[in-house]
Amino acid sequence: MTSTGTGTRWLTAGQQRVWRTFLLGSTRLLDRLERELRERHGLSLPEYEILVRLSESAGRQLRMAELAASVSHSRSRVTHTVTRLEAAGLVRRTVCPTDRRGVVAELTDEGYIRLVEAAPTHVDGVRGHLVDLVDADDFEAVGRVFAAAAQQLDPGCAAALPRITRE
Amino acid sequence: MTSTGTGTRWLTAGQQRVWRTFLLGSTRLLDRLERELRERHGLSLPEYEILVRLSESAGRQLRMAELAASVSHSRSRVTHTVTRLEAAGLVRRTVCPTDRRGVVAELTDEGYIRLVEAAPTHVDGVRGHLVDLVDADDFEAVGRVFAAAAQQLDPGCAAALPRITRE
DNA sequence: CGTCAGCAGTTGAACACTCAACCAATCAAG
DNA sequence: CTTGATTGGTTGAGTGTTCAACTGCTGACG
Repeated sequence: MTSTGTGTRWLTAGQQRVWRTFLLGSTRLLDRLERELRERHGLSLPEYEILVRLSESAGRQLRMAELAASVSHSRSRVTHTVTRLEAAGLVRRTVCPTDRRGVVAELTDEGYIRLVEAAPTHVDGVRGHLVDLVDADDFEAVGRVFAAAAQQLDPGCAAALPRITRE
Repeated sequence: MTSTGTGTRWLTAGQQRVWRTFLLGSTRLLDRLERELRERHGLSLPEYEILVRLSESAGRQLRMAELAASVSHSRSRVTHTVTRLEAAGLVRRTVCPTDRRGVVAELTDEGYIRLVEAAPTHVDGVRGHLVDLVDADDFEAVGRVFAAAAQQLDPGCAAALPRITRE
């Protein structure tokens, strides 16, 4: 696709190169991280992310909706993911005491252990395949760029966004 | 996950923030681009990408393996995607004349038309949800970062990588 | 309080992706 | 030539994701 008579503002050659490089690189990266987690710990990346959020919450538990918002997945998707994790004994469901519609997902001890085992694999991957490869300032720029996108797209509200301010 | 006694080099708080912002932002972004393409043109993002590669190739055709490499998807995945596109009449398969094992996928006229229709939607999305939101230098940095990752991860070879050289 | 709109979460069917097994053509070696 | 290893691509089963329909609870308003 290059310029035609229509009103569309196409990407410049440079922008297009960046965009495609991003698509390619992130595809490969996510693919690899997923593969490493799955082979060594039997977890998918989304599953891992869920466990992380739970582990960081007070009481290691979170309402389904908050969980969904924090990873920006659909509720339905989180339901399915949690169902799998529950079947694996890594998470437990409870009815929310303050709202009987609600469900809170809680990390089990076994889930916590699995997470602790898996974390080094994941972190090593993120470092080895990304962070340690690049200039620190460039990496910071990535943060600013995707913060902007995340915020502009925010499905519902910007709540879940880790604040990126220059302190 | 924060520092423990083990040898793992954890991410700094800042690095972690960037990494999570990237995950969140790219999830939302890809999600949105996919949704826009699908609603308005009945195409998924991977399907769209395939059509783009074909449209840019000599004769609007490409061997399956090259197609797979160019988008960094598994061969199997490309087989399935092309099967769908073929069923939709957007792509046609032919046996490769020079290697009877080979299959070349060719963009049909209808496929080309659909692509031309869809392209503005996609480009507007990439601009509106990303490029136009951010500092040009930051965006360039994104290119460098993911080029590094893509190259380090390259499944097979770096061939498909759009060259990012400062001219 | 009773009704009703809207929210929390689940369900199941349709669809996409992965993985390993597979077939067929090629190529290199004897 | 024949054999065997390799490459190009497909297949189908298993798994994950999406989408729309659905249940049950809550909370606002009359």
